[in-house]
Amino acid sequence: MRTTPEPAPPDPTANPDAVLDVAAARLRARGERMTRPRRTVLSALAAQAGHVTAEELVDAVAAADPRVHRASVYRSLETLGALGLVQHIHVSHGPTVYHLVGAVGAHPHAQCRSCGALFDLPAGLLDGVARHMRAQAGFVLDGAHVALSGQCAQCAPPD
Amino acid sequence: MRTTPEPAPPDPTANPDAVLDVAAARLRARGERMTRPRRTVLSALAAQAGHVTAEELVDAVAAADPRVHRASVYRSLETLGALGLVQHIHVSHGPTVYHLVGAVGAHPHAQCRSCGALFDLPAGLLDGVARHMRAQAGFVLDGAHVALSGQCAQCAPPD
DNA sequence: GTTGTTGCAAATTGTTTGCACTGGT
DNA sequence: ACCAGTGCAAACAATTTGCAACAAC
Repeated sequence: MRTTPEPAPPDPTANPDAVLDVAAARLRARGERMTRPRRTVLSALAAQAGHVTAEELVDAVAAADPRVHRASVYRSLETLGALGLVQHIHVSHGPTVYHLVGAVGAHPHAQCRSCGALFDLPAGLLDGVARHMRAQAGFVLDGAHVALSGQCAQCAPPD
Repeated sequence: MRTTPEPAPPDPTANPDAVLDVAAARLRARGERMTRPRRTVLSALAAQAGHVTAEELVDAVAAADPRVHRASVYRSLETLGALGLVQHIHVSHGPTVYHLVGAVGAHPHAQCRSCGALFDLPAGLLDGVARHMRAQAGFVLDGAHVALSGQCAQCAPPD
């Protein structure tokens, strides 16, 4: 994913401060506000660089600022998701995981049902399937929203 | 999957009674028992022919036999899943849905994030992806365990 | 008569909501 | 000052668990 058409979204993950600036701008553009919970959640996400559950985030945020309530973390994640800054993935069992949408952009994931490990998959992996579904049924696939399930190399029984 | 070593799995969905027989046999083969809850759950699943949530099943089962407790429905579903008679699919939001593994066999699903409708997908749809993942990362994909997410033809914005 | 299973109630886990108050802009 | 957004507590939804009583085999 190198060809982004927008006015150089300054890779939010590169610099923690950049994320905040971008977020503030997008929020204000919608008449919404940059608040302490939202700031803290973004910082926590930037710090953890990876896939984090809401509850892990609640803890991280509480450590950074005890005044921020758990409900606000959930609400912030929703708002930031609507802004396109944060993405969430549903994994088979376990809770939803969140991550910043950075330079990498959206991509599919796979989770091992045995050890629970979450893997990043190449961005285009489901393109063929998506094309097929659209052509056959008019269904527009969002390959980044659920984690595929299976068993990783370590856990899979030797063939 | 045509080469099952077992004695001709008699298409469990064809005849409601057949499911019970198959289940009883498999259970006893493992030293487990055919009990009222398990029988009732299987009948309810056979009756509903389609995708059912655990809670819908709890209701259906309660209607058929009020003595069967909600917890037993969950436990039965787990047991029957281990026997390979019942399968469950995780959908993005909403609860897990269950269905009998019948003549159709396992196949992937897709859920519309707008209207919530669940679609059956052709069984081989993810074969290419599965092959790729196995070759590249040794990951063994189970394409039937999670519902892909996106928007159906009715809900997708006109291109 | 074993012992795998159940029914029950209560605990857990993950997330959402109503509402009075606070704090960005 | 206005109103989006928060903190709080409480509700909620889906599922799980400990344990004594029960019922398949």
